[in-house]
Amino acid sequence: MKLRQCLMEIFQRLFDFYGPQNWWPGDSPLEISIGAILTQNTNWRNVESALDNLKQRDLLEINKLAEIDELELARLIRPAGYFNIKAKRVKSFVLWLKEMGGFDRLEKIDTGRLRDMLLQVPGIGYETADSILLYALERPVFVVDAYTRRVLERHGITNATKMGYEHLRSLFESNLPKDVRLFNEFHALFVRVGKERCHKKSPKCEGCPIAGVECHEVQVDTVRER
DNA sequence: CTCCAGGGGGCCA
DNA sequence: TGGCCCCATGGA
Repeated sequence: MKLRQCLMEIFQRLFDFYGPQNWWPGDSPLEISIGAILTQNTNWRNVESALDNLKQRDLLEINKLAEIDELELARLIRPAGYFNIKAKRVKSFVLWLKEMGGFDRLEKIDTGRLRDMLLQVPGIGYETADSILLYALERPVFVVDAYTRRVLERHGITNATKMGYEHLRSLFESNLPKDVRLFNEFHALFVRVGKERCHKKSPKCEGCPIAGVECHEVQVDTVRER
């Protein structure tokens, strides 16, 4: 079946099986954004612990984070790991955000340009930028991560591990309706099913909701990025 | 004890 | 581009 039907089939099965994932955990665009930075290569549990430290001190505000001493910030986010480098990254992002005039001011900037700007901020790469765009700013951007690649690879849909980030992202964005709610749920479901690691428990991936989805493999040998 | 999480950047060929 | 290394905590 065609790729877009295949992707929707996968989404349907995942959603029917797991239900809504209610992403992103967080009460404000700022908390979501900071969480996106803190969770880089880090278990979410540890991130929550770090975010709690900031919440308890009422530091989840742009001006306070912009003013706080970097070493002090590093101490507070310690449980999230990589605390020195993440303190820098949080600082960079918040200072950029403040310079931009806050989240409200970002609304009038089109998604493509905003994405480019985010990618300029030190410590914000593709996945972090897209997580902020989708989950904090509610822009229709598909977030690709290691789970996405693993699941696609595992079920023989694409040779995703060899595809560049942008190519894989455009694969989803050009074959799905640009719907924030769909992208939100889809990525969260990829993470959910990716955590199951059904390939280790059962090589055939029995019990996996998307086992046996019929889809001709999308082969990409020469991947060109933009 | 080892392994690895909801990555990104710097360096080098 | 592609490979390698570094960053670091806490749970399994």
